[in-house]
Amino acid sequence: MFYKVNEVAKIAGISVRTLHHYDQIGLLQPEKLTSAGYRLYSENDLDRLQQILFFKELDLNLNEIKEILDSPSFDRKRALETHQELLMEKKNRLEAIIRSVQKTLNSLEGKSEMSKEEKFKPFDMKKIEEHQKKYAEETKQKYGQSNAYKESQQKTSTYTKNDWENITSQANEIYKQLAANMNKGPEDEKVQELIGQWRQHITDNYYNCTIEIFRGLGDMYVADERFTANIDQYGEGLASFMRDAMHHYCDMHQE
Amino acid sequence: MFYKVNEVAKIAGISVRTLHHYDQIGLLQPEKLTSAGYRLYSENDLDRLQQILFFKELDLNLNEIKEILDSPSFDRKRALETHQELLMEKKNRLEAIIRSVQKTLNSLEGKSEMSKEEKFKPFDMKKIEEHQKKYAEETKQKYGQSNAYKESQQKTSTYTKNDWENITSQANEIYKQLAANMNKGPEDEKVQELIGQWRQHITDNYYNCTIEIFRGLGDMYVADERFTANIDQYGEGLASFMRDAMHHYCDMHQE
DNA sequence: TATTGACTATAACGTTGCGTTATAGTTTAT
DNA sequence: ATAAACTATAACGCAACGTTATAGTCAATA
Repeated sequence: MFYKVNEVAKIAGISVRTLHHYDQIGLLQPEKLTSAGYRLYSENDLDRLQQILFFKELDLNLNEIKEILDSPSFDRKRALETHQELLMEKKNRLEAIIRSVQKTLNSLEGKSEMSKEEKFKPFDMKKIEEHQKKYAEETKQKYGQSNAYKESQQKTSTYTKNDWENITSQANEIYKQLAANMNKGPEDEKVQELIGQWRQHITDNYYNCTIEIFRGLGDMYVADERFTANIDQYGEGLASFMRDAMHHYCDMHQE
Repeated sequence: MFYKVNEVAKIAGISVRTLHHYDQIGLLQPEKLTSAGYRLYSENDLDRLQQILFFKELDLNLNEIKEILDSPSFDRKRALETHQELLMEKKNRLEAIIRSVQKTLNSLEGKSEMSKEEKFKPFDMKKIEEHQKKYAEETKQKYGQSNAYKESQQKTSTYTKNDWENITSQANEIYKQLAANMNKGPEDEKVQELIGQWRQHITDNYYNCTIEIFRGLGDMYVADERFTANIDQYGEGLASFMRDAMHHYCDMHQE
């Protein structure tokens, strides 16, 4: 069974011109032509078109799609699986944006104003990275060419934009909860739990955060104004509160 | 406090060139210029930029964004709420695609093959439109230059891509529910409710669907194979089931 | 059989949203 | 005062089609 351009266009919800274009650039050339030069698409062609549209949904450009589909090593199943994952990430990103809109709406309803930085957070994604990396660099100088630095380099170098949004929003959540619990004092159980999460967050995403490093990190939050300013966005005095809480945490977790 | 291009670019995660471009097309013109002609952006400008980026995330083009933001009737809060809804729909569409990929994966694993139409369903979004428009045209010929046609032209001409996604997914939902309730017979209460929703859907999105037109539409679902084939995708025999249900509905709503 | 209307083809310029030089003036740091 | 870093305008480049324009093809009808 073969289909003419218009039929294919309708089935797939695209324009005839698009099919012409794909033919022209060699992305999707119909299996047969009539004697008059009319394009005739086979089922296989439709399958390929489906793939193309999937990849397009991921914002790959036509050239990239062509390369992928034409690659002899192209494994359809594996591609679709990767695909699936990427789509999930896209969804996560969308959800992050939705939350951001929600926040803006809240702030418009007279609740706390968002800080400039916070407004752009879903679009941002490099700031925390930079801070953490700078700290890692300073760690290096303090402790020599430590593993922490190398690990950080390794870990962060492979992160995608979506990864950063994820990490950022996690960090955000922890900061906010800490800010909300400041009144209970740095040794409060809930606070200590959050501090534990914070250390885990760093370990998961940056480098193996040992007790010593963690203690040093707390100090730095107060000593280095770049950190202080950033952290205090979530609540006045949060940086020094975190330092205290982190110190207590380290005292409790000494071997 | 004012910011220079590079600062703004970094905060918002976009390029300087983009800011130049937005200035050029009048989408975002900085509040002040230095004597040397350097752009100086205010907090208000940053707010506007935030809006722009939000709308961009919805695939609105810069012109549309400009119109929305420049409209004196622009209500920021309402815009954001609409915004929020559109994002949700985009998410739904993504989820549909994810399910579709999942299905393809299943079929690759030897489970039941997907139908041609089913494969492309998530990408569609114009099909129903076309059918409805064609019907509107045929209505014109039957009833003379009826208002229905003109209304349809008017209504549909102003719809955006997102509107269509919206409308399509609504229609989809109704079809699916009808298909799920076919076993109860065309006169069942739930079915009749859905048929009412269907009429409302047409009235809301295409033209004022009177009882007579609605009855004719039911007939057409069976008489015209383009409709039949399309509708029966949702369930074998759905087209004629809908005709029966629509007839009953019209009988009950006769003045 | 001739014609008409719907569909097909190629060709080529138009459009959107910037990226990318190229060229030149400005500010800041040494 | 001289370089380094940043700013400006101008203008061409590019992807992925949309949009005419012009012409051939095919099926149905007069």
